[in-house]
Amino acid sequence: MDLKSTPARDAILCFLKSSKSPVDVEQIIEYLRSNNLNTNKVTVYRNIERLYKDGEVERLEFGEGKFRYELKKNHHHHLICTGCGKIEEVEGDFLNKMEEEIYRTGGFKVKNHVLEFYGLCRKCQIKN
Amino acid sequence: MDLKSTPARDAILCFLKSSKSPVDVEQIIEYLRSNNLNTNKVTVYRNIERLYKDGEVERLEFGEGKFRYELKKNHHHHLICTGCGKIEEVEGDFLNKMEEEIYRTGGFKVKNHVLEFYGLCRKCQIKN
DNA sequence: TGACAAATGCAACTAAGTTGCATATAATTC
DNA sequence: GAATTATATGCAACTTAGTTGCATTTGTCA
Repeated sequence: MDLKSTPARDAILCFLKSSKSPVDVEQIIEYLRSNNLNTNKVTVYRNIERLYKDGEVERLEFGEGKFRYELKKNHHHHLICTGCGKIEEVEGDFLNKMEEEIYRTGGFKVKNHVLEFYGLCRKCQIKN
Repeated sequence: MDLKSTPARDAILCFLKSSKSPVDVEQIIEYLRSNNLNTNKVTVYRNIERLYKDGEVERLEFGEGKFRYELKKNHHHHLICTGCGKIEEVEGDFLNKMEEEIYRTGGFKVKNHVLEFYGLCRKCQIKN
């Protein structure tokens, strides 16, 4: 027997699908509450952990001292606006060359990487 | 009156100088204890926070659910071995082009980025 | 419909980091 | 070298993020 379909798990996946930027556990709980699913935080932690380990969601850090999650999809990076906190996505992988060189020069075999950009979105540039 | 030179702060800086990879608060406290500086964790948190805000140290995350710190120096990235946990440094900034393109195509002005590589160091590749 | 693994809820816990407040200590000035 | 004062420290208590143990419930499958 494998992954079961339960109201909590379904709702979490549904929320992740509808979210435009990575969400934290608190946001998931809020979503469940607002949909009248009285869920315990432990359930959320266990579900998200399971989804993460099964490779269905991505676990991210943005210097907040907590994790954020998003559905796994095409490889991409994030643009985090330090003005308004908005998180956008950017595609593109410029790092193949760099990873090849790392292997060539030092023998370290890169399996994956974390690359996030911090700066100001267009709106926040205008504000200042 | 600005930053004071105190035994705790001096020792923390000394430890950071001698560390070859980013350290966490626990390691700093251990270091202080082993040097007979009976220090409170609050002191360590406040000192490291101050050093971080003053731009003297870098605050890093490696998916551990806590922060690590290192003295600020030349811009570089890290190679984190998921086998043994060893953290090496790599220099080089391949991202200028990418950041220019991000600005050109979407107007997002990148101020800084986080780029870390996860994989296997030479030794751990052999082990498996 | 019974069986059983998987999921949940609760309470209690850990780990990382923070806050308030009283005390101590560098550094500056006289 | 003592007085001053901003800065730093220590303690206790707290918060926030995440975990664990255990008893109960719920999907799923045969």
